[in-house]
Amino acid sequence: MDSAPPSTRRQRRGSGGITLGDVARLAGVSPITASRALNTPAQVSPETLARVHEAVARTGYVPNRLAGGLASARSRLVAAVVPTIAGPVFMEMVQSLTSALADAGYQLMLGQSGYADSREDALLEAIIGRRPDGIVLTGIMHSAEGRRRLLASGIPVVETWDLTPTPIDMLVGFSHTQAAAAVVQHLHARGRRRLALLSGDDERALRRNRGFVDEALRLGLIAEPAELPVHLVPAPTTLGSGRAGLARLLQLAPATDAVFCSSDLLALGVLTEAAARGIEVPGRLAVVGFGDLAFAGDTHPALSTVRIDGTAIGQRAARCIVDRAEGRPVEQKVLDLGFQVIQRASS
Amino acid sequence: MDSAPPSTRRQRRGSGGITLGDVARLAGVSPITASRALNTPAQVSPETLARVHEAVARTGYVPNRLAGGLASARSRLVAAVVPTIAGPVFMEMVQSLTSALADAGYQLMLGQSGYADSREDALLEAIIGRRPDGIVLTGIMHSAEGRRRLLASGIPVVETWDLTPTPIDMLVGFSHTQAAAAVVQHLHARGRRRLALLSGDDERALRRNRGFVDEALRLGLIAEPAELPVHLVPAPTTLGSGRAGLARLLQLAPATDAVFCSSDLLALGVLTEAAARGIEVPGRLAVVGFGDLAFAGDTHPALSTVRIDGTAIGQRAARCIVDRAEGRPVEQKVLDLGFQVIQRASS
DNA sequence: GTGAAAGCGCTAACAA
DNA sequence: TTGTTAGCGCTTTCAC
Repeated sequence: MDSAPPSTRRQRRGSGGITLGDVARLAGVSPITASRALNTPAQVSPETLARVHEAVARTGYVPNRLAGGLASARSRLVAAVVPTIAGPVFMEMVQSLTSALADAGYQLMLGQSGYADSREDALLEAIIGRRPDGIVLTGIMHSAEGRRRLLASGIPVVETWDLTPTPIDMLVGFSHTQAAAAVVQHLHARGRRRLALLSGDDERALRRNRGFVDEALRLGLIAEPAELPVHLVPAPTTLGSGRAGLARLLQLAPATDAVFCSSDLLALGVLTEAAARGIEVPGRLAVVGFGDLAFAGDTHPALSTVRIDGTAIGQRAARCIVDRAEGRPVEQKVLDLGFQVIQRASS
Repeated sequence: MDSAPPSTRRQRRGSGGITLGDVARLAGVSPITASRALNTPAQVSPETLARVHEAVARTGYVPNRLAGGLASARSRLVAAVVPTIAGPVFMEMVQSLTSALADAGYQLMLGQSGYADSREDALLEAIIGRRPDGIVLTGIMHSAEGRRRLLASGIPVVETWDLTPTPIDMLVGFSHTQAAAAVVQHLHARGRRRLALLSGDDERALRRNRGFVDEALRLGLIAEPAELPVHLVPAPTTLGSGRAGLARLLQLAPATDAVFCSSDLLALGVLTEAAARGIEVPGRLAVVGFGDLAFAGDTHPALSTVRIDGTAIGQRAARCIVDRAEGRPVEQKVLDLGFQVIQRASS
C-alpha cells in the first residue's frame, strides 16, 4: 500500500521541507488531526495535542501558509499602500499597523505607489494576486479603474488619512479642510493677519490649502483667493525645501507674519532658514507645521502643528480588517478620527 | 464525463473568483496553455497568446499567487526585518528594496523586530511560514536559535548594515568600527582634542563607540577608555534625546569640543540644543552625525556626518535575492559597501 | 474527538 | 506548440 510502480510515477519531489504530514506521522495521528491541534486545539484531546506539539518541536516544523491560505481562502496577509515610506509622515501609521496586525497573527505587505499614479495599477495587480485579507490605502483611491478592480476583488479595503462621502468600503481618516480652517482660526486668534502657505504638491496638501484659503476669506484676512501667498514644492517635502520655500515666500510677500507648512519637516526647514536669517520666531513670523512628528516638540522654538494620530489610524484600520477577516461585524465603517491643533512656541 | 452523482459529491465551492481555468475555457485552450501564455509567452503561438490575453482582459482575471507559489515553490515574496520603521535610518534601504524588488516582480513583506530580540522568534516563524524567496535582515542575526531556523529553512538570507566574518548566507554592509575610527581621525585632523560620544544603545551604535574609543586611544587623545565622556540614550534616537543628551554631556565634561552622535537625528538635537544655549557650532563645539539623512545638508549649520548609502544596500540586497531566486549565480556573497565621512559646516 | 476523501488554483513533468 | 496528469501542503466537508 505504499506506491505505484515507479515506472509510471510522475516525478515531483516536494520542496523537501517538513510537512504537516510528517508531523502527523511522527505523532501517530492523521494530518487533519495535526492541523486541528495547531489551529483549533480545543477540538483535540490533551494527549493528542501534546504528542503533536512534541512532533512539531522535534521536527522544527513551520506551517506553510501559502498552502494554508490556498486551502482556507484566508492568507492572513494584509497589504498597505503608501505614497512613499521615505517621508516620515506615514511611518507612525505603518508602524502601528504592522504591530497591531502582527498581534492578531497577520503579516503586512508593503507597497509604494509613488506620489504619481502611474505604477498604481501594476501595484494593485501584484497586491490582489496575493489574495490579502485586507488592503489599507493611504489616501483615497481615485482612479475609476482602481476602484473597480478593488471592488471586484471582494477584498476588504480601508482608505485612510482622508474623508470622502464615497468610500470604496471602509474609511479611517479626518478632514483636511477642517484641519486647515482650524489653523487659520488659530493664527487669527494669535493676532496674525498676513498668512502664507508653504506646501507640498500632493493632493491632500492641496486640499488643505483650499480649506485654508476659504477660511481666510471667511475671516476677511484676504479679499480674494489669489491674495494669499502660496509656494508649492514637490512632494515628498524636505527640510531643504522648507528652507528654500521660506526664502521664496519672503520674496513674494515680505510682510508675511505666519506660514502654514504642509508638513513638520517643511516647518523645520522654515525654522532653520528663519534662524539662519535672524528672523525671529514667533516674534516676526509664526510657523505651524502638520503631522506632529516626534521631533516637533523639541525644535527650537518648539513647533506648533496639527496632530494627526497615525498610531490610532493604524490601529483602527487593523481592527477593521481583522474584524472583517474573522467574520465579526465591523463597528464603524467610516471613522473620523479628527485632528488637534497643538500650540507651541512657534506661534 | 462531467460529474459523479450529486449525492456522493463533496461540496466545496471555490472562492468564487475567476480562475485560470475560466480564462482557458474562454480562450478555448487548456489551463496549462493559458498559464504559459501568462508566464512564458515565448512558448506559445501568437494567436493563442492573443486569445488568452483577450480572455484575461474580458474577465479581469488576476492570477492567484498563493496557488502559483505553492505549485512552483516560488512565492515571489521577500521579507525584510527592520528594528523599527519609526526611525528614518533604514527607510532609505527599505524604499530602494521595495522598488528594486517590485521591478523584478517581487513583493516586500515587512516585519519589525523591535530593538529587543523578544519578538524576533515569533516574527521569524511568521516569515518562514510564508516561504519567501528571500529574507533581508537589518543587522546580523545573533541568536543561535534564529540562525539555525533560518539555515534550516533553506531560504536565501541577506544580512545588512554590518559585517561579520560568519554570515548566515549573504551579506551587504560596512564596518562600523572603521566608520567610527574615520570620524575620530577627521575630528583629530580638524584640531579637536576633547571628544565625546552621544549614542543610542543599540548594538551597532555600541560597536561604533568601541571603534571610536579605540581610535582615540591610538591617537593619544585619551589615555584609557573611561576617559572619554559617553552618554547613552535609548534607541530609537530622537531629536529630543539629542538635546537632552548634549545637556548631560556638557555636565559630564564641560570642556568637550566635539561630539559624535550615533544618528543624524541625535546630531540635529545637539545642534538645536547648542543653538538654544548659544553654544557656537563649530566654533566651540564640533558635531558629527551618522547616516547622512536627507536633511543633513540643510541644517544650520550644515551637519557633518557619515554617509551610508542605504539605497545601494537595498539594491544590492534585492539583487542578491533575485539572482538566487532565478537560479543565477550571485556575484558576491559578501559585499562591503563602505561609508564616507562627509565634512560640512558643523565640524 | 478523529479520520477519509476531495479539492483550493496553479504549475512541473512527461507525452504527443 | 499544446495537452494530460499529478501533485504543491494544507483545510474543508462529511462520516463515524
